[in-house]
Amino acid sequence: MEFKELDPILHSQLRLAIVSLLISVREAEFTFIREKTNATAGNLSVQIQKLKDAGYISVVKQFKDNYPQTICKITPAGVNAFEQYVKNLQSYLGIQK
Amino acid sequence: MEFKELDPILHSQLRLAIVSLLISVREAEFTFIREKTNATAGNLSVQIQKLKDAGYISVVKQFKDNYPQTICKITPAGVNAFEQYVKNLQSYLGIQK
DNA sequence: TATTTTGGTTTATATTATAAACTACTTTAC
DNA sequence: GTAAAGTAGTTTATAATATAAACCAAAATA
Repeated sequence: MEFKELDPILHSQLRLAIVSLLISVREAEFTFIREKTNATAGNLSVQIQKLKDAGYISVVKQFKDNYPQTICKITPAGVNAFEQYVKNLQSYLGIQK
Repeated sequence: MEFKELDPILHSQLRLAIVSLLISVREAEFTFIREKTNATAGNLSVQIQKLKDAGYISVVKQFKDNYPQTICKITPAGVNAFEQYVKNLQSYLGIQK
């Protein structure tokens, strides 16, 4: 079996964690993602923007209890990309066919 | 489950492919790895050096049929690192516990 | 009202990946 | 034998990525 290409958007520890998390919860706040991933706010901000630019997540900014709130959701494209990534990753992990 | 750290040495498409390949064959020439991974020679040279510096592979340079030949083998540390990487990766792939 | 906290973004820097250029030969064709 | 093309890489320069530090704006708290 040949080594499959790994989507560079997803082949990043933090972005993969974000997408993985959003697939399991469908929707999450910036601060929640920050806690779960232990990322710095700056890094998280940048990576969320990249995932949004790629169309893998949607981002809604609003106010809640007087504070700004950023909510992220996975998109269908994001789900597809993740599934494909996981599938392609198999070619590296010893699950040879 | 929390997201585990992913060894940055292995979390690189090309280096992961090299290590994955060396685990399945135990020993390989530079040119063979190049063919299997479709990497450029320059990139491969750099990444092999990094894996060697990390102690994950051993590299022997010799001559064969008048030509220089670079042979790579996985080390026990490399096998361990790969196994740990695969294990940690599970935390991102939806195999929640 | 000064200080700290919340919830981020922007910018600068360090790290990493990749490609292009180069080295040092060997082989083959003239 | 010498010019051209091929083999097997390394080095260097550049582009992309990740990370940290600094910053912003408003809210809460002392």
